[in-house]
Amino acid sequence: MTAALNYDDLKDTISRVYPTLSKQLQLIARFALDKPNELALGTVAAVAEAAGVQPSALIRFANALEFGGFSEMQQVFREHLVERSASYRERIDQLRRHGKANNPGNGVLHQFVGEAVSELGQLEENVAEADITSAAKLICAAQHVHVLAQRRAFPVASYLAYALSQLELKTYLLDGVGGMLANSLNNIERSDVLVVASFHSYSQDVIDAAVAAHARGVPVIAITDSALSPLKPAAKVCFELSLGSEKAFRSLVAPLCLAQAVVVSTGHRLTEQSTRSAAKPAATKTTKRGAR
Amino acid sequence: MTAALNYDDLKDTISRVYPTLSKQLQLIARFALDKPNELALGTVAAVAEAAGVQPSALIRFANALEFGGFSEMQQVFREHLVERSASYRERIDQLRRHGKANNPGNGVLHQFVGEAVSELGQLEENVAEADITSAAKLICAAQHVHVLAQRRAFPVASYLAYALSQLELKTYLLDGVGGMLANSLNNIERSDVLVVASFHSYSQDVIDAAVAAHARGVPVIAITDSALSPLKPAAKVCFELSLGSEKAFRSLVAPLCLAQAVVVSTGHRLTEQSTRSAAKPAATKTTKRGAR
DNA sequence: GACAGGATGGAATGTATGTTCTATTCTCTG
DNA sequence: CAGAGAATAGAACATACATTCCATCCTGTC
Repeated sequence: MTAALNYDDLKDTISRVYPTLSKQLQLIARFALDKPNELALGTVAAVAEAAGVQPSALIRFANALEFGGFSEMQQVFREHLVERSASYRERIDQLRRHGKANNPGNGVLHQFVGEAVSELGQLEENVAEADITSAAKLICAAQHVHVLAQRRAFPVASYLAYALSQLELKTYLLDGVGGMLANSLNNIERSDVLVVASFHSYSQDVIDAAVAAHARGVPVIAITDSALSPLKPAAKVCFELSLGSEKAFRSLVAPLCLAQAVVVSTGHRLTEQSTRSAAKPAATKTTKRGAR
Repeated sequence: MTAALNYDDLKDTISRVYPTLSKQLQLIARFALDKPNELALGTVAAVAEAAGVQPSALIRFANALEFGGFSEMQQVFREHLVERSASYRERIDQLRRHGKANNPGNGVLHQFVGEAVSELGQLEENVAEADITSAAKLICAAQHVHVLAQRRAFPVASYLAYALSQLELKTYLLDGVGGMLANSLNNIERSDVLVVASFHSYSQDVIDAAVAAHARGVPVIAITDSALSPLKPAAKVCFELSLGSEKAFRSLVAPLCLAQAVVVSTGHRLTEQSTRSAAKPAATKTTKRGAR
């Protein structure tokens, strides 16, 4: 039998052989299960000191688990560290099994559903809830909401414009019909907010609009795809989705899910405000929530 | 000024100094933001190969960010990695314990990501790959593609119009600007195809358009949310997504994923056609439509 | 078109790291 | 208490590594 190749197997193996190990090796086993991160990142010397053993003992431990050496065992710990989206992986597998049952083989739909799920997992990893709260706060505080996006990102803008207007916010979709984009932009005031979305390659019009608005003191919320986006410097709140850049047709699933979260978060905030102001018109004891 | 000591600062620093970096160093910057895990775990040689640069360039990159060397910079990525995996695990545990209990404000994103994933699962169950193929076939055969949707479904239409036009198909988004919707509809011919999307409560304009087109012999592809949809009788291909109707804010994740599948399936079919027709008829080596 | 400045590729170098080996210590058994 | 066997500590070794350095190649300028 050869060594375990994933973390769960490794854990099983350790607990199985644990009783047969020597005292020192048991010490290491406990340490490994207790602080897998140190095992994943540390050098032999560092781990040895942290565990209170000799470096050679660690190699003996790895050999006892039928690894070729310490490094080989460490690889398993490292992979475990990287594999954060385990819960979504489960769901993908679930989808895969169901899909195989119903549909013949693997089709395009199945493929894109899988990709969409993993994009959503990345979305959740890369976006802080606090930013959503901040965005909602800005939108609530604004007199008017202006939404701008073009080409591939345009559906995001149209969704935001529709959904925010459903919240009875005064929302304007800057669609540039009739060449009125510049005029629309001039109408934005400092008491408003501008929501922009753009992905690589970025629309120059959208960049210009964001920069101009920022320069005039208008708060800008940006939905984009990288920390290197030209929108970032102009944005008060910037969502960086860092979509897998190698994909030919990147989908809008993640941005739209994010947009939905922002909208609903805004909705929550609005109702809170209205109930609060209805209950206590004066003497505001506003419990402002600290962003993170 | 000294180097950044946590990942967020590092990201900010990278995006700040990015414009001042050399071409090669910018390449590394993009790679670093795109795949931080590789930076965290890989050796200089491994990362260099993955990014397509020389090892020395990585050290130069680290120095440009005011680190003493590569290892020093790597430390930041590693700390980020353990931090993230820790917080991620916490969130999963939280989710497991609380079940569906979600506190408003904190966890909206998580909530919607979860819902989006389950919507995608339903999508895959409810939609047959064969329908996607049929839709793609219709679109390919059409002289012009017309896309119509309103209100909540409009983002689906705008996505389809954009993506199909990227395939160099003659696509028209019937947005009704200037009250020209009726005229646009009259322009549709039997050699064209009409793609409509509408969800409950259905837009009367869209229903009328679909019915009228169908009556005139125009093939109609419908994306809707129920087998009872008024669009169904008029549609040659009808995608019934049957979204969880109890949700207040149903998302567009599933329809957009479906739309993407249709688009890419169409793209595949187009390239097949063009290669086939290019191989058979005569010497014409015209590689039209680079559908990626 | 020639030159200067910087950026880049690739080999050389010194260090740090994983692994092995052996003397020593510990533990169990007769 | 003595002896055998295994486990351990610590040094020695060979390898892999990050880093540095220099020649070459671009790029922008006079």
